[in-house]
Amino acid sequence: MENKQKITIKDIARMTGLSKGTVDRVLHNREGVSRKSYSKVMKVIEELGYEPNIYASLLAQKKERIVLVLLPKYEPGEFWELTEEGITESSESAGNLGVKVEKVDYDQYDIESFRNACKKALSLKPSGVVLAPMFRNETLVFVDKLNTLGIPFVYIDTKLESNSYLAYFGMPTYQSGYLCAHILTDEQDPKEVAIVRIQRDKFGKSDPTINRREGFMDYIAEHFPACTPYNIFINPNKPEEIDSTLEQFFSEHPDVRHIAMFNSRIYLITSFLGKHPEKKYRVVGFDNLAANIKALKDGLVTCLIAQRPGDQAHRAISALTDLLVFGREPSGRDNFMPMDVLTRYNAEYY
Amino acid sequence: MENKQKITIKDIARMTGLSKGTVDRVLHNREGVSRKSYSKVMKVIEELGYEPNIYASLLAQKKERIVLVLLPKYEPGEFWELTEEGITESSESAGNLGVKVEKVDYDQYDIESFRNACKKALSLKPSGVVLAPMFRNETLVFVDKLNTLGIPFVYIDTKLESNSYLAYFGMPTYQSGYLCAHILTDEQDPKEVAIVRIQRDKFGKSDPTINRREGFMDYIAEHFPACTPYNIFINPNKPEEIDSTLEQFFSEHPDVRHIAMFNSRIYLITSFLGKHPEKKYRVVGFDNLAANIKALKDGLVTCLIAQRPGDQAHRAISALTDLLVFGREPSGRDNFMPMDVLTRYNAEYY
DNA sequence: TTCTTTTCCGTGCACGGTAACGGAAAAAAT
DNA sequence: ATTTTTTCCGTTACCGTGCACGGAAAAGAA
Repeated sequence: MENKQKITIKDIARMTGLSKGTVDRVLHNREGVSRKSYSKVMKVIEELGYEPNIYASLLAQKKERIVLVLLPKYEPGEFWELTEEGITESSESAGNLGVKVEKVDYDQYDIESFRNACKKALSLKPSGVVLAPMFRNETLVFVDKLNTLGIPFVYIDTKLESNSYLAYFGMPTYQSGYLCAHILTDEQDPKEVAIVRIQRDKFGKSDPTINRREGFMDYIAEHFPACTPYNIFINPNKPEEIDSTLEQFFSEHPDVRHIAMFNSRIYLITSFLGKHPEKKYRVVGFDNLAANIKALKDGLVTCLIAQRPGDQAHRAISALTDLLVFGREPSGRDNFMPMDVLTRYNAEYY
Repeated sequence: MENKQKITIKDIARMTGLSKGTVDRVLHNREGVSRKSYSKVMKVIEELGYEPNIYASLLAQKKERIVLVLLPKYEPGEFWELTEEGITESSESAGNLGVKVEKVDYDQYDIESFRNACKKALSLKPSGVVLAPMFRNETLVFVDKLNTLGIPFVYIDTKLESNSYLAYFGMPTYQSGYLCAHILTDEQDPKEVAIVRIQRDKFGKSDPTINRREGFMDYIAEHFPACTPYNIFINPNKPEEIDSTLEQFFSEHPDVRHIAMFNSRIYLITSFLGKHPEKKYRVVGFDNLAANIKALKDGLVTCLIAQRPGDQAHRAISALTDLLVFGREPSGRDNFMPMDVLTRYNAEYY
């Protein structure tokens, strides 16, 4: 199984009677090699199972490659901060392999800023790109350009159905909604459930919460056809209004005991929840933001479904460096990461 | 933040007026350097923030180090298979760093075989050891020997309270039992719960199920003081008896609806569960063995608490290679891995 | 002072691979 | 047959570190 001694270029040179220069040319498919020499070298390589020593290679090349990450700007404590943490972590290991990770951010509510970010990204001449697609059409334009430039890219969080991406790392969004409903109802039989939504979920944006809602609704329809789902809209920019909106809804619907929210901001309703401990609401939200974890531990939120954004970023970058440095294609294109179920008793270990 | 150009030994040599040989001696704390030269070099190193190029270093050293993993033998589908998968995976990345991973296994029910495994392990002259302690006393003897030899070691799965281990990667066992009870009862109010146990949980073995049981009992006592826990003992070697044992217990206790099991073998009771779908037992077990996952998907088991044995192994090996190759101490000694909550709707993504 | 020992340090090759340079051999053009 | 062009390939100088060898300088012994 194991070759006792790793075989080197010099060995191959000796065995074929050629020089290391020629062997190197064969290995890199460079021109200037006769058919005969080419096949002589290939034969030995296949028989002996040559594997290059990448460290020697890296050392000799001293080439710097750039992996470009295109991410939305965020406020501290927001979802994308978790992604960024993963990026920072993997920059180090990528750096060890001679790959530099550069970040370019944009305002996720401003198309123009996204366009600029794309332009800036291209100007850095990256060897690979990681991106979370927010604006559907603009993203398609951008990845098209990447394609013509031959730059591989990886989606995280959400993917578009263009067929040219190297890989995708994210949560199975429909399934996550389905799971959410399962956990929310815990196989009991609710007559009504409340879904809290953020107002501006609009325009041509690529948005995982849409699929989540679908999965959720399907579960409810399949298991509790008699159950009525209500939508409540809140405005994150006006926190003072949130409580009153919720108060009003729940005083009009006093029997609703189940609450779900499909974005990462379940923490927005904890103020309201804290005022009504006697109602024992069953509440399920998404993502392990610090504020959400706190709500979980305080017993205000029953459960969180989390998706390891850090891992997603990490694996996306790994996939690219693997390709760029080792020439290894990722083993699977669509990689769905686990959906972690967090309760107050296991949250601190995530 | 970033040094534009990485500084090299040659640079330091030039700047201090010394030769790279001397700089090298300083870097490795080798003898034969005068005070004056030593401090000159150190000064530059600290100011310029020199970081060695490990790949050049690895290339030059060409030294092979061995990380030895000591694991119980297992049948296909058992818990330790998951650990081994993680080991196989990380052998590759460790191999890239010039570290070879060797496995030595033993029969976890035979002390003598463990002793032999230890002997064999030492004979391989490892630079580091990973082990899951099963036999308490024998393990203490072994790690003592490792200590006197200056060989660092890492515990996985369980740890002993000796103070000399480099790191530990595992599940917080007590907490996992607590969580198990929480999920099993889902904050309702059971009058009775059944705990299924394996008979031979005996002799001086280090066993995570003991702590789990404790955590479980504490949760029950704290939340449902009126609840009665029953213990049922089954014998895994006589599968034909299991069903009848369970039948008998549950016919004597027809109101028991909650079942927990603290080892990885919840699949042993699926045959029984499958015969009584009308009872709608709530069943919580541990570990994502293939057989357990199947039971989950079949709706026989409500929930599994899983502990990523592969990750544990992976991180244990990483910790050792980091130390051996880069000289980096692990950031924390006791590393508790997340407890994953698996239901039928998220299990397939683990 | 002279000789020996110890301390300190520079030199140079090795590790495996890369890639530019230039020359020999083969093919094409004259 | 000679010249020009093209194809092919060997040589060589690195990349950043490690380490053995041997020599110079300093310290100690005579």
